Amino acid sequence: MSNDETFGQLLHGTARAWRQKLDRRLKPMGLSQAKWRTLMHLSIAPDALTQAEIAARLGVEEPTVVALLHRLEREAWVTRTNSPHDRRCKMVLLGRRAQRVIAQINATADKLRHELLAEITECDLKTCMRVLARVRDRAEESDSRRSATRPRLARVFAEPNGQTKRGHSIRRKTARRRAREASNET
Amino acid sequence: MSNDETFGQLLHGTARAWRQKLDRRLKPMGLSQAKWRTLMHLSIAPDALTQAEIAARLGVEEPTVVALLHRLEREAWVTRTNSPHDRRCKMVLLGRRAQRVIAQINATADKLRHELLAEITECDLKTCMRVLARVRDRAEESDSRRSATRPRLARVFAEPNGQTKRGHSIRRKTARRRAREASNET
DNA sequence: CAGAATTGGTTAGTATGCTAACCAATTGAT
DNA sequence: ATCAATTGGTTAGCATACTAACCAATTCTG
Repeated sequence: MSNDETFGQLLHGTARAWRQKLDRRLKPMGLSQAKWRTLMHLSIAPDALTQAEIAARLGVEEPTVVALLHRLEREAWVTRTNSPHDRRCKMVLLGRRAQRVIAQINATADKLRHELLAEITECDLKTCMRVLARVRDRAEESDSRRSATRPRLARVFAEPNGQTKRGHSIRRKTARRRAREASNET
Repeated sequence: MSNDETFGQLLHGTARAWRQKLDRRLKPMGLSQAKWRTLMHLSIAPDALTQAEIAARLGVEEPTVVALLHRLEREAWVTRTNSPHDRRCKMVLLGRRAQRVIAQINATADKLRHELLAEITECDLKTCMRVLARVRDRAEESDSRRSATRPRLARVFAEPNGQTKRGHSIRRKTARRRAREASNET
């Protein structure tokens, strides 16, 4: 009954408000937060990225990236080519159109961030970020002792398949961690 | 280049991790966060709610609520009846099934919250929530001087229509504010 | 090296969220 | 009392995210 009852609400509300505000600012440029984040990671990376790498950096699942890249490709923001080294991979490259406006869209996001955090003390901000990071890590803990059990179950139940789809919970963790390390973002 | 660059990222990541964790816990009961929040508001309210009231409490748009209630109704969590007082309205009532498990699902959400916030100091938590609230309020500011201009434009461009759909930006604000006041939630 | 496991990518189906546009009913202004 | 505006609800169409299931290619292991 104390005060922490609104924390989840507050967290989601703030995230949504932030996202929507950024989306509205980017809209005139034909972008959204998800698209902008993708382009930004591509522009930062020294080499072209594979879709799996993009997923890791964005912290989302691969099927999400597939759809996202479809949209980005349809609008000529990126191009996809097969990797010569690994025939499974597709390398994602920034299109010219994207290269031309990258600076502008990053500036938009920067500006928004500074606006939204303007009133906040350096100290309070640090505290807030520390709390958020801790909560996120807590929430990402496996919650199940057996990270190996799920794949096993999948195999058992999906005999027609025979595949076992890598343990997402594990992958995710790695992905997020990688993302967090490479993180110089929003 | 300082530290605030990751704030947006962190905010979204934390919100997503929280939502997913809760969804996984509620899944065995056939629920998700969006559904649970709806049921919770219904169970708290002294009377039945209209869809607009639900939207306000959840802080989402009405079309979102329409779809949400479709799913909840399909799964027998709620029923909808026409209001006798206002033939435009539909009153939303908790189904028996929901009434039976409300306590259980609220307990699940409570438990998760306490788990995720366990390590956090009372003081740090307060600071964090204060920061989030301020950022959210900042992000919800209109950003455009003319809350009347948009409807006008709509009318101009959409002659076949003739309607003008109430100014969402204004409504939203009211809704969120109401939601925040009534807020004894997650 | 052969078979098993893993990895990169995809599709299908679902859940949530949004905006734009619309109808029907109610309210408000003159 | 009537016409305009507002309000409650809906549909259509899109964006973003997920899981489950799958194929093809690569890597690992015995």
